[in-house]
This record gives sequence, C-alpha cells and structure tokens, in this order.
Amino acid sequence: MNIKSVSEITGLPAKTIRYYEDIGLVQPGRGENGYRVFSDNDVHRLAFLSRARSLGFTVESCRSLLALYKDKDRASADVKAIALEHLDEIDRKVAELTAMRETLSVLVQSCAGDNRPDCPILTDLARADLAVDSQRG
Amino acid sequence: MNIKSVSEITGLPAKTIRYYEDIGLVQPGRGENGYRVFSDNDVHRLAFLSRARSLGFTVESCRSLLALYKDKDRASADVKAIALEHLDEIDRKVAELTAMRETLSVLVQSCAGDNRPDCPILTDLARADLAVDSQRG
DNA sequence: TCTTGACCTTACAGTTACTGGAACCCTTAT
DNA sequence: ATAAGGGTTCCAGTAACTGTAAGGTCAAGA
Repeated sequence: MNIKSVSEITGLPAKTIRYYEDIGLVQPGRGENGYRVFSDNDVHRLAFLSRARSLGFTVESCRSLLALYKDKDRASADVKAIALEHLDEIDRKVAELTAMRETLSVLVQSCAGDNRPDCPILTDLARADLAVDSQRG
Repeated sequence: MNIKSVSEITGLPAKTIRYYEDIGLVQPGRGENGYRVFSDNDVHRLAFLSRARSLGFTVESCRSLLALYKDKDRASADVKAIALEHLDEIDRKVAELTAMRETLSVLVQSCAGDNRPDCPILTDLARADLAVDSQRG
C-alpha cells in the first residue's frame, strides 16, 4: 500500500508517516520505483501510533508501548505504569492551566475593554514584586 | 545592573534574558567591558515578561502586551482582546487534556497491572477503527 | 506519443521558547 | 599569581512535526 492510502486510513499526514520512519517507529519496505510499500502490519502500527498520540502519549512513550504491544510476554503492569505516568503529566498540565485560567479570568473581568487606556491586566503584569513568585519550576 | 542580579530579581534565567535580547524584547546597554547593563526600565520590562509568560502568554503576545503597556494612548480593549484570546486557547487545551484524561483514566482502571500480558490499554490503542476519529484538527 | 495531474522521493529550513555546552574574557579576593 | 565566580559569543539540541523546493514516477486522455 502506498503512503497516501495509509495516511487516509490512519489519519496521519504522509509527512508524519515519513517522519515516523525516520525515527524508526515503522520500517515499510520499498518498491522497485523507490516508493514506500506498507504492509498490513505497518498500517496497524501506524494506526496504533495515531491513537496513542491522540491520547497525548509522547512519541517516546509510543515507542515503549509499541514494544510492549509486540512483546507477548509483557506484564500489563508495565503498560499501566506508562499510562499512569502520562495521567500524572496530564493532571499537572491541567492544574497549571487552570491556575492561569483563574488569574486571567479575574483580570479580564476587571478590564473595561473600552477606548480608555486604564487596564488592570497591564497593571497586574507590571507588578514586578509578584512576578518573582509563581514561576514554573 | 548585571545580568545575574536581573535574573534574581525577575526570576528569569540569564540565558532567557539573553534570548529575549536576541529577539528584541529588551535592549540593555553595554559597559566598557562588553557586559550588558540593565536599566530600571529594562528590569521592569523583564519582570513584566516574566509575569506574562508565567500566565502562559506566548512570547509574541508578550511583545504586543509590552507595546500596549508602553503606549499611553492604548485602548484597554486591545489588551483585553489579547487576554481573551489567550483564555480561549487555555480553554481549548484544558478541554483536550480533559478528554484525554477521561479516556485514559477508564483504560487505566480496567488494566490489572500485574504480571499477565492481557491489557485493555493496548487493546484500545490497537483498535485501528477508532483511531481515525478524534484527531486533533 | 506527448502531456497533464496526481502521486512519490529526498533534503533542508522553520516552528516555540528556550537550554546546554564549549571556548574564552573580566573582576575580585586571597 | 591564581582561583572563583562573574561575564561574553556561538553552535547545537529539544519535541514533533510542517513547509518548501527540486525532482522522479505513474496512469489516463488527446
């Protein structure tokens, strides 16, 4: 199967599929004309990648997940550990975004949003004394 | 003032401050020895940047916000527009992460996490038919 | 047969916002 | 004199692609 068809099946752009080959996530064969030839297994792996990426797993986690998927002697605990770590990461991000959201929301509500220059948003941003706290670390 | 002191005051790594100079967000002077010399105004701008970045504004938004901050004839509406757009972006991200979180959470709960190979997480990821939906667009 | 358009290839650059490291200069204290 | 602790520039790397250029291939139609 050619790359375009695989792209349509998996929902991954052809560029991305080539990139995944570059970094060793799939190894399609080649036809006589130099075109990539994807086996059912290749397509399956790419669909797996597509789904895992859409759940936010990093490409490196995807690599591990694929390895576990292939390994029929795996322990499900290993898969679960990766997923749990990812869940944690998501929770951290949500918490960070939510904190930003709250502050921003207050600021936005307090801003008139008219022709006048007075703006509590800018006033807050310029408040150097508070800026030093709340750094991400 | 030298870069280290500015770094301590603003909470920005010296590297980041140099980077901000590179991309034109601050223009500190130079001493005879070639060292950067930061004025109070430079420090103020950097503190502003530090705070704005910690609220998740992109560097380019920060650039716009700084310009508005400097412009005493600004309309607060322009500031508010930037903040609102950013709020939207945050909401989009939170929604995406929350959706991922829900799916993942279900999968994690259904996985025994033991020595056996059976794993609903992998089963889900391998479900090619569903992978094509729910792409980020 | 020629051409057109859709498809394929590689290679290199750009994106975001930094961060790390090498190689080197300056200042201050001992 | 030397060592610690600043400072400087420049180049490369990060994550995960995306864009673009320059060109080769294939199938169909005039």
